[in-house]
Amino acid sequence: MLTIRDIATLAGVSRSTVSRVLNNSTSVNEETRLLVKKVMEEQGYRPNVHAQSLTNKGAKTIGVVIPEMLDPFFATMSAGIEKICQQSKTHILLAVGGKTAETELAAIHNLVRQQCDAVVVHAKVASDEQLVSIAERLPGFVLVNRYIKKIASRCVWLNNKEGGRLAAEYLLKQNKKAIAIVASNFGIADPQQRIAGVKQAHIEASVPHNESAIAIAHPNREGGALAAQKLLLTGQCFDAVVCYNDLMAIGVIQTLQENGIKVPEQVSVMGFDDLPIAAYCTPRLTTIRYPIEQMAAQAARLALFKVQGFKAQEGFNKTGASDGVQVGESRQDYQPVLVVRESG
Amino acid sequence: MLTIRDIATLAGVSRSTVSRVLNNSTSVNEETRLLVKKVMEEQGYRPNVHAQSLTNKGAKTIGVVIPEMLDPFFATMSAGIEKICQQSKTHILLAVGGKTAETELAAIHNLVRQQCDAVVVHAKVASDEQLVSIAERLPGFVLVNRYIKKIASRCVWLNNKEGGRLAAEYLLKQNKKAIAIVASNFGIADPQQRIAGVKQAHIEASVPHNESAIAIAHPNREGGALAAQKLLLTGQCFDAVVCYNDLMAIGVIQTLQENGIKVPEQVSVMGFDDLPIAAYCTPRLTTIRYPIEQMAAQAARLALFKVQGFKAQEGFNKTGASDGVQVGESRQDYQPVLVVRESG
DNA sequence: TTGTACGCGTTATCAG
DNA sequence: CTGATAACGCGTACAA
Repeated sequence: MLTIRDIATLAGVSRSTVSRVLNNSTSVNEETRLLVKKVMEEQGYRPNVHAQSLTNKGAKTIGVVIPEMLDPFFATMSAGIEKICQQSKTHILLAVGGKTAETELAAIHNLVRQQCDAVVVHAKVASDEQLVSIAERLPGFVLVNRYIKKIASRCVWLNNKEGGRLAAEYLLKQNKKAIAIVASNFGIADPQQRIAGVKQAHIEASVPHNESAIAIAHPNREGGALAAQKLLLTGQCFDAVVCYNDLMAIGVIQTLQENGIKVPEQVSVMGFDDLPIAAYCTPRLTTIRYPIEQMAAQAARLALFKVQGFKAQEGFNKTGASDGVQVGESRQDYQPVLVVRESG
Repeated sequence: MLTIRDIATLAGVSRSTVSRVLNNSTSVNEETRLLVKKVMEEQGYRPNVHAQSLTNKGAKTIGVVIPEMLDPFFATMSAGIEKICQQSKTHILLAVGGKTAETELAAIHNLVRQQCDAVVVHAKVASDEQLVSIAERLPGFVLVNRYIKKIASRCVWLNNKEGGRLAAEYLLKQNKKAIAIVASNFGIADPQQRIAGVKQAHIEASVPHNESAIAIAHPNREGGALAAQKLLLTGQCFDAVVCYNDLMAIGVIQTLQENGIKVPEQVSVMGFDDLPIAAYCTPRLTTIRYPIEQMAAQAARLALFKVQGFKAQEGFNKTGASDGVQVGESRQDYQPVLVVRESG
């Protein structure tokens, strides 16, 4: 790998001169500038980011932690972040958190080691305390899927309870009386909050709720199929199912249909997230929209902004320009929206 | 951000000692070792990867370039790479190539700057020449979606022509006589190769092929819907459609159904890729399996392996252990497989 | 306009 | 077993 010295030698100048043409810093003789540029071009020279970041106090890189790669929900989340990064010319370091708190925290710490001063995390298993202690040490640390009071200004979250409430309210209005729940085994509060919302809707409508009609599984299609089987096998009576996400809803529908149950005529099925797929599976999913792309974008903006502020405060902002990072209206709590289609 | 010096000072030792307990290199007095560990723990110290990689000649990081984030095909690809990385404790630096050759190449070059000695690329728009010239400078550069003769040992590719042939052959056997094609506007050879395969199947079956029944669009659901509309509007006659990928197939089916055309009774629709979604849309997709996850994994292994070999050759392999990177049977060309479901 | 010298955080070598 | 000291590749005051 070529270094700045190699270029300097080849061009017959000093390293500093090469550095100058690289950064357009102080004026360089046009002649030598062109010569150096030519050599760099010929040799395909690319400055070593690590060395640069060592003197610059960090390269422009944002770390992203998602629980897994294959879930389209997280792809959408990443896409939201990526959009912001393009604007602010920031690179993405993507890490997969995996299943245990240990791996999840390791992923975050690795990002820190990589000098990602901005980090956006969808934390599935880590505890609030663990995340708080990380946040205290990392100014640009932002959570995208939970609300932790102590670090509320570093959280972007969805009103999950309202989501559950919306779903159940809608179903009750459709005259559905026995709402089953298919929840996920994610180690986070989301499922519980949504269930609380479902209960609240029942209370508001003065309809009793059968608490035993609940099945828990992995938050994907297979999990949904499995959960539906459990529900059927345990002889639960239900005319509607509220699912943790769209993928589970699809699995539930599939299992129901395989058992000769018509959706939505006999049983309504509601998804959650409103992934693109919700609009083109059959029947098209009635679901609760989770604006994850916007939320992720906002989280990225927030993280970048916090870092910027921190560096300015520390006196690092020598480059002058504030790099166009804007947090906008800085709304950090998002509201879910009911999307009515065909499945319920 | 704390440095090794801070820890050294706090522990009352020299940085070398701290470095030693960090890397378990030479033996350190158990007492001081524990002390240093304690200080590191308390302070939440994380060694700066950039500084490490500066002395170590590169951190263990693999760069990945995909054209876009939202396509599940690329999520699957990333998942394949991620699996290998977990095994070899390598980090992933993900970059989105975007729409132009310029941005695509920029993405690769940034990865190089980040000292990713291993890079796996799905190149959508860059030219063969550009990629070859990069490959010549980057030992761990591997392409995952094309075959370029000059750098064949750095390519992992699918037999696209055979894929097209399989699709058409199957349809012809179903007694379909007029096969339309929905291709993508990807700037790569894939679509053309598959079309060539379709033609070959016609020749083999001695059936004439209507070359004008072809529509081109973006390789996603919207593109598929649009392409189908074009096909219908231009009054093409067809009883089968071969699509560039599953998403387009889903769009095509949707448009056909909206126009009162039954799938597969009146028109068969074939996808390509066999993404998970192909198995649970309605009708379930008959498609051609593109083993992208395995291919991506193989590409990652290959890239890591090439780097390893290069470094050994350069005399860098001081750590001794060969880190468990294995290329396995090193098959780099993959064969597509017909998957029959309901849409055709 | 250009070159010299030092520092960024870490590891490795060599004395002690 | 431990501590100086020299790299690693680059940016940048400072001097020339």
